[in-house]
This record gives sequence, structure tokens and C-alpha cells, in this order.
Amino acid sequence: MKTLNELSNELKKKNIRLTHQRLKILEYLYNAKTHPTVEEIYSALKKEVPSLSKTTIYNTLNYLSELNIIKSLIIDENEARFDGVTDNHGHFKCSKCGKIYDFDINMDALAADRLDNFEINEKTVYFKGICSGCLSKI
Amino acid sequence: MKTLNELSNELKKKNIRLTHQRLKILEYLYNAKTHPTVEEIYSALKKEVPSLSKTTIYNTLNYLSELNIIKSLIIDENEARFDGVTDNHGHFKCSKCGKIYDFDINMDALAADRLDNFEINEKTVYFKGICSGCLSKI
DNA sequence: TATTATATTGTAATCATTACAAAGAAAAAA
DNA sequence: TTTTTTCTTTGTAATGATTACAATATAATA
Repeated sequence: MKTLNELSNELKKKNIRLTHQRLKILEYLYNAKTHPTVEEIYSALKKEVPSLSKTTIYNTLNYLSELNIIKSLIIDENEARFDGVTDNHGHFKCSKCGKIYDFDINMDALAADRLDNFEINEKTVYFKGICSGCLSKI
Repeated sequence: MKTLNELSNELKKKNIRLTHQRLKILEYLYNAKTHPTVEEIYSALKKEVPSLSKTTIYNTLNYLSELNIIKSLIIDENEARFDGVTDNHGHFKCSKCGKIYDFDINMDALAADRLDNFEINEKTVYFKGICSGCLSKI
């Protein structure tokens, strides 16, 4: 759980303009562990920040994503998802309940001969299947 | 290079109705190694099959994808890409030239403790960076 | 506080994808 | 082969996520 104060300091350090919207969006992203979509963030914050516009959410997420403060995921078509954790880790999406789980993985061990002389800047790993929760309900 | 004849037999074996469009789309997908988008397939085949509609391409690709005859990729936002090779392999996308390279990778070695008791049906690995061709041009 | 630079907002535009219904083609039956 | 049935193709319109843009509002700075 990060407080608004901690988030403020983080942004200040990086010379990112502090706005109410940015802090709220970041707060939500860090504390929700759901890898939310823009839609989810919008619905969740509308009550607290009634003026909030989706464009702002897109702007903010894209901006922070470029600065590597958050990470955008592409797990399924149609919807971008966002993650407050930028360390490399894998994602698992349950096809039944739709939930996304994080898991640790050693990306350095992922190497490919054919990519010698390539500059690799980003490694992504995701799995799909059925989570233990859904399996136990069958 | 697969011929139309070979493709016909493949579809017949699986009881998939043979149509001119399906064969042409599959032929293109198998022989182009570019992981094309729907747009690319459409532009490439329009001359040969003037009646071809994008809806047909979507229908065909989604259908064959469900049957595991081809594979759909999500490497970047916005556009679905398709791959005639369904064996597990990784994809590398060059941020400079946009080209997508295949590479072999041992997916079985990818395991995560936290996913014990999960049923994993699909593993995806993709990298981003700059390919050797683009690097040598700098 | 006044000024300047940047962010937010709402609306309209864009672009990939899907829904749908009519027309056409392939497979099966006669 | 011809007829019938079933499935596919097509074009158009609808959908839904995302972006462009210009006016307004807010944060940082002097």
C-alpha cells in the first residue's frame, strides 16, 4: 500500500507535475492488484473525482508508461491493461474468471541463439489457462 | 512452401470446407513469413481475389485459430497478427523496422512455483528491441 | 499575486473488429 | 447431373477502444 504522500514524493523526484488526477490514478494502480483496464480505473475513480475524463486516464497512463513508472500489458486483444510493478515478472490469465496473476520468472535465463547481435530491451512472458480457484470449483 | 494442393488435403483431413478464399489466405499465411496483419493479407490478395472482403479474412483467421491450425499473436496493441506455425516459439519485434522474428525457445523450462495447481494451456514469450540489421545501419 | 507552462476535459474523429442479413458456393442427396 | 441443404462470403452498418484537438483549468515559478 502506497500513500498519496509517498506517491507525491516519487513524482516530485522525477519532475513530474503533481495533479490530483495523476495521484489518484497512480494510487489506484499501485493498490489495486488487478492490472486494471482504463474502463475499470474510470469506474472506480468517477465517484471520488467526478470531473475525471477517460482522456486524462489515457494521457496519464501513456505518459507514465513512457517514463517507465508503470507498465502496459497486452494480455488479450481489445484492452490495454496497466501494472504498477515494473520489475520483470510473468502474467497468467485465467480463461474462466479473467483474473490476472503475477508470477516470478527468471527472464535472464530466457535466451535465444538466433538473437545474437540483437539488442533486447524488453522481455514479456504470459501464460493462459485455468487458475487453481476455478479448477477447484469444477 | 506449401502448395495449394497440400493445403487442400490438410483442410480435407480436418473436415474444413474447402473454399477458394480459405485456401488463398492460408497459402499466403504459410508462405509469407511476416506474421501479417489482416490489412496486409487483404492488400496482398485483393488483386488475385478481387471479391475478397475483410470480414472473410477475419472469419477465416478466427475460425482456423480456434481449430489450432494457425495461431494469433498479440505483439503490439492495435493489430492482431497471425502465424502459420503453431509450434511454440518466441517472437522478437524490432522497434526500428517493425519486423517480427521467430526464435526457438524451450517453453517447458519456463515454470513458476506460484502456479502450482494451475492448468497452463498456453505460453507466450515475446521480446522487443533492435534487430541486428538495424543495429548495423547505425 | 501574476505569469507561464502544462494538464484536464468533452467532443468528435479514427481505426480495428464484429454483427447481420442477403447472395453465393460447396457438399450431400436424389 | 440436378436438386437440396448447409455453410461461406460479402458489404454495410454498428461497436468499442483509443486518439486528436481546442478550450478551459490548474500547477509551478517568478
